[in-house]
Amino acid sequence: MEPLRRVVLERLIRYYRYLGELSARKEIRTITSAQLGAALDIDPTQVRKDFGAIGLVGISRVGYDVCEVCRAIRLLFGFDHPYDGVLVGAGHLGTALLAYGGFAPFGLRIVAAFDNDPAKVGTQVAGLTIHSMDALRAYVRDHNIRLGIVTTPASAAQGVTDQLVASGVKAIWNFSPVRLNVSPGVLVRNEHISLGLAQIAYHLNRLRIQEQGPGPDSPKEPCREPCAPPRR
Amino acid sequence: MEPLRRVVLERLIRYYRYLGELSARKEIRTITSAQLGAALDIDPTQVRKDFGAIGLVGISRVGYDVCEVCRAIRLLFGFDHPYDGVLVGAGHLGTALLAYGGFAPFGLRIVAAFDNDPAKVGTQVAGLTIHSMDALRAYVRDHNIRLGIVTTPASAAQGVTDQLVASGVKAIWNFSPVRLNVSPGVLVRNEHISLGLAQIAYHLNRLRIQEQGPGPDSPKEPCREPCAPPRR
DNA sequence: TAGATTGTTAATCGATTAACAATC
DNA sequence: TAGATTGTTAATCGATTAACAATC
Repeated sequence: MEPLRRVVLERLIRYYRYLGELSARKEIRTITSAQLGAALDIDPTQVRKDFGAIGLVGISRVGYDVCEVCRAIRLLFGFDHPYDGVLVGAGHLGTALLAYGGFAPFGLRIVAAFDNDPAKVGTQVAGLTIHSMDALRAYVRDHNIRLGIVTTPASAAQGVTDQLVASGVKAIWNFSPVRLNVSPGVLVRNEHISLGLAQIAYHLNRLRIQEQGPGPDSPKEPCREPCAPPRR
Repeated sequence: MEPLRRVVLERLIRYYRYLGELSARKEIRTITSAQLGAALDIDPTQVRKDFGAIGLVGISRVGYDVCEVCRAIRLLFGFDHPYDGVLVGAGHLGTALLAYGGFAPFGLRIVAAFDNDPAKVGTQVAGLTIHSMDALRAYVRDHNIRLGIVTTPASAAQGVTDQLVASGVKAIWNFSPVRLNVSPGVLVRNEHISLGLAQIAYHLNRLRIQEQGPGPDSPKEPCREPCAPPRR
């Protein structure tokens, strides 16, 4: 079967989150596409299409069974089938992820962490011992690790990824500012902070120009400065 | 002028990053849409359209002046006009962001951090003193702060956002797992980790089903369990 | 001149929204 | 029955890709 598009998956997760929150607040058995659409600013037709795409059927004049919607989404994403991941790079961001408690409902267990800093190896972070990089490959191979989380500096990211992929992970969650190359069939999900940062800069810059005019930039001068190598 | 679409902005940033890296490695004066497209897996026509949209003109048989491309993108995003932001919530993630050195090339200066934990107030993180929440509103008002970075727990996020917006920020960078309401004209950029997590879960679940079959889920049973309130 | 590349128009593709018959 | 809601087909919209004349 054709995999669902990313936009569809993202809407499904929004439905799931919303219904989870709603269920926590009050008991509800059914919801209509119109109600759900209004709450999430999504066209009701789109809601019905999305639900139809994952095999959900509603009831005329009643709507959809909330419990069945949630079950179908959990089943689709496999949230009830936990899988194991390892994290490489126990810096600030890595530590923040290790300390974050919200992964379990999505099926992810982070079972080990690795770092190349000898001072960190052997210490505990959020209940996990930091292992040496030397141990990474064997660990991934021997523990059926499906996911590698890359929170290293840019310079180390591709090398770490190569080790993870060679040892058998099926997906990479990339928090480093690098475009990673992996063998076909391995999923890379990027969390590049620069895209959000750029969107914000664009918005604020437009406001600034509205307020002050474009400023002293003189676009007619010959271009002297090389491209500054941007960090991300 | 109509603001550029998000997909266009994201491609522009990819061009910018790539040209920055390329310039750092070797001296290049021009690049063709075909070269850039091949490197980033983007259709050359799309590259030309994007460049045309920000006023860049190329030269037949030569391509585009790399320096001018970078200058136009810097100008568009205002990377040469630094702006100030404050961070609220100095937990692991907040600390990771404060310690990250890569914001300056995008124009962002984080100038203050706030937390409601009295044990943290007064301590230093990455060279910044953590302030009390009581000081937030006056600080934002008095220092022309344009951006609020929200790295609080979910429960505090909307309240913090309300304070930030009321005090005059023009954009919110939201790392909390909450959909924030803001007054019109204020940009909210969400970095919801659950979308990435869900995409990975979906991919791994499909692989699992290919390998093992769908497992013991019996979708024909009546739905008993309520929607588990998902965390994000 | 010949040929590579731009800039732009047309065609395609996919996603969203509107319309509406079927259903409970 | 009347009316609200689903499920689906048609229409619209926007984004991507193809085609090609203009240009250097």
